[in-house]
Amino acid sequence: MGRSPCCDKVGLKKGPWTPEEDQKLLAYIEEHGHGSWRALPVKAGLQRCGKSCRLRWTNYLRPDIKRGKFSMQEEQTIIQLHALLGNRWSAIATHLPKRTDNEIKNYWNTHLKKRLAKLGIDPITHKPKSDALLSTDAQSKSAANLSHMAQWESARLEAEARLVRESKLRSHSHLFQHRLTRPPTAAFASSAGQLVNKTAWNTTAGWSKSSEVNNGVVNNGFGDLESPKSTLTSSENGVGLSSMGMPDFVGTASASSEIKQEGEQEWKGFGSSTNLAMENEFNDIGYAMEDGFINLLLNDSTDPSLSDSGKESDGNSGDGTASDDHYEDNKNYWNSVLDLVNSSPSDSPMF
DNA sequence: AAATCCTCCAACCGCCGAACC
DNA sequence: AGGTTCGGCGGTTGGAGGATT
Repeated sequence: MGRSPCCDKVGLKKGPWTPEEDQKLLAYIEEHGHGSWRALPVKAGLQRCGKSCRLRWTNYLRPDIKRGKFSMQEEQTIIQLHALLGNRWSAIATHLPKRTDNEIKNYWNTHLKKRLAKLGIDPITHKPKSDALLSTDAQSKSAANLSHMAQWESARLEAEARLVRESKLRSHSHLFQHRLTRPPTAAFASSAGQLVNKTAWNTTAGWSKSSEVNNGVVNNGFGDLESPKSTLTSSENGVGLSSMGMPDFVGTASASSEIKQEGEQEWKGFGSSTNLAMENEFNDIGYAMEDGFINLLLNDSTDPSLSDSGKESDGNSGDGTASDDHYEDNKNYWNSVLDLVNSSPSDSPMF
């Protein structure tokens, strides 16, 4: 189409964001919502292109972002979903509350991909690099089924991802409105109106989980907000989140629980008929593949990289006991990955 | 202590599809 | 119908910082 890059304009800044820029962006979005990203930088007084602002917001400043190490549960989810969806990071991200697609993508590229490769698993196909294990008819059929399911699931997740995005908009508009005593902006009000009925269930998957991991306390969303390049903690730069009134930026406890209740009901009823079919297919696939797959994963027990697949290495290898523990740990780890893949939709929060 | 290598991740780039005119 | 704008996505890069030599 020949559209010039949005950051080519003279005078627009590129590169790492400064705390001052972050503060401006946050303050503006808190006040007005993002509205048109294209127009935002001028209105917010930033020498950035809209795209850069959007990226900074969605990947870093957004209040509902969790930072830090990925849990094993999250790793398993990523591996499982990547097997189904491939590099559809945004779709995968919809199932990892508070994680951004960029973060998941980075984590995959820097950690998980290498780990799978070391184990002899092709990180693209999620199959053993040797074709030997897929030589039987049953396994070939399983692979075909998996591919078929991946396509189906991919389409569904894309739609789901769209709803989640809209739902987040709606949540923010709701919460902004809740916090501010004036009406929301036109853009936010519009999204909210459209989304009230159709997306509540999906928001909840994330919100309710976040409430759970925080032991019932609604996270203000800024507790983990740290950046090596642009830090917004009050101690370092004096921006003072609390002084900006940020703790209730995400919402009050009542607002969250309200959404949770309404969402949980709809979540339970979601996709019940298709999920039954999927459950059967997944079980078939799983039983056919599991033996060879697990064995392959575990045969590499001498590989030191295995030690970080389930836990950090303690350097205590070499004796028989440690080796057995090591084997068991990894067996449990990879079994749990397969359990996730094979688990029925009804008992997985993901399906 | 200095140089080099490696890892990680924030940010950029280019492309695509939807919406709009 | 065709062109343009915009938001979003996935791939890639570059620099900071840690590890190693």
